[in-house]
Amino acid sequence: MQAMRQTRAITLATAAPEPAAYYPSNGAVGAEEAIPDIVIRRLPVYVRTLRGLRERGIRSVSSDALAGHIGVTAAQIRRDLSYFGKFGKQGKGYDTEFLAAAIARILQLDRQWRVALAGFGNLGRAITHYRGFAPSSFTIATVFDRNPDHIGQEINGLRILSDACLTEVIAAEDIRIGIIAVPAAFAQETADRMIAGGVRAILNYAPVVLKVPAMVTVREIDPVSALQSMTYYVNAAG
Amino acid sequence: MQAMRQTRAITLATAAPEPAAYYPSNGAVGAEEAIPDIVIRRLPVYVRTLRGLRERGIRSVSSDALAGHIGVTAAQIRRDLSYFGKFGKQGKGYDTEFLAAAIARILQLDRQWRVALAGFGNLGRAITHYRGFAPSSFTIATVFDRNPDHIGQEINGLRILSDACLTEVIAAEDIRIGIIAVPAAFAQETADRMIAGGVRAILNYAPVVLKVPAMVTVREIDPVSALQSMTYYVNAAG
DNA sequence: AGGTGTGAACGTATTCACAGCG
DNA sequence: CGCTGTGAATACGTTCACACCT
Repeated sequence: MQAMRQTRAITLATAAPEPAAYYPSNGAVGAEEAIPDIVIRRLPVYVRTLRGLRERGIRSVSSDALAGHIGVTAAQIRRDLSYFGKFGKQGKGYDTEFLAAAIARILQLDRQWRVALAGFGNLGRAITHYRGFAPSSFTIATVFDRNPDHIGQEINGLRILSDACLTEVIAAEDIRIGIIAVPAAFAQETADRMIAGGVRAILNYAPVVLKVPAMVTVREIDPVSALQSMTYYVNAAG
Repeated sequence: MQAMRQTRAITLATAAPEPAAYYPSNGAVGAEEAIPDIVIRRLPVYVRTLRGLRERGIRSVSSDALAGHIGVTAAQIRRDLSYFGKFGKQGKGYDTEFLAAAIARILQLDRQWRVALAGFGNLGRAITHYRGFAPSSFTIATVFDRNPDHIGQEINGLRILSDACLTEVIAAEDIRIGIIAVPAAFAQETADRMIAGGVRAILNYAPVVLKVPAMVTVREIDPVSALQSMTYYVNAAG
């Protein structure tokens, strides 16, 4: 039916609807990929929570206490961690700083990632000005737009570049992560060109299901769908 | 461990980590709630895709063709729809317009929902100016902020109100849906006050796991976590 | 005693495969 | 004959419960 499928774009499905033939090849091959993506998606929350505890001076935490903060079960945390090794001390719990660093390392957050942003409309502007990316391991390295009025403009010491040279700049700068904040109609094309430049992970804000090769990971940010699914549960006259 | 848990805030888990004791009471009770939340979360994408096909003049579509557009399996679409009834014609497929309308009705998208937005920083501003909510059944009805410089300002014919009267205004205006775009430190407090005013669905942009009663649905929008989980798969060097 | 790490049990979601309808 | 709708089979994810460590 389709030649390309979204990979790990698991906003909607529990498991990747990936045909066996398109087996992913993310980084290392072999025994890896036994770890469910849903586990990987929970790890950032663990890191964030552990860092928060650490900042509040809490040096040690049990899986039960951590579960309470995050809103999952203690068994789930222990099971998730067991995919990667043994991080706790029996009878004691986990060292918050140590565990945060260990998970961050697993996620490759122990370095800074340069990110390419496509689209400098309302959303792109908000993303550019957002202060939360830098401390989370991400630096907006380049911004692209189609609008000639925007091109050449300077923001945060970043010059907005023409969309036309997106592939080339991404390749030249060796960027592996892209954020798509362009109108829906241009999203697929932008994704294709990012991937051609070497991007292997895409954060997609456009309300479009991107078709990408198996080596590329996509996550959708879709506030409209989120709202539209919540209305199912809201009792209108309440 | 915790008195309140997030409900259906299933950004991370497959199934709601809901203790049986806190059984949800979303709208109608009884035989309902047999339908998995993950199915509900897929429906908006079906609607969006069907409407897109309709606009392109395509009046009929098979589950297989629709699956191709969305990137799921045909069996999943048929199974999902089967929770709600029979919408197709054997040997023919589905009428795009009819099915879009049917699902929209299931999701209660056949009306306009008034939404309260808390936070008028970078993100809140972008949300206010976003043109995608209105055609998707959502109208930003009120905007709240703490910053006295912002309060009183007018945007799109909306006056920015003081955060102090959030609960009262939401109650007075009978608003059931809130969007949280305040700093992480104020997110829980804002959620509590929205809920006190009558809000039953929250779209949370703050990087915080909200604790809410079971009758409230929460969805997280967390771009940082999304990025941080994708780096796991990215092969840094080439 | 307190709490991890993990086999085994369980529950949930997806996919298969086909009867049956138009 | 093509395609839906759905029982049955399978795959996957979560939770239980406890051996084991400190």
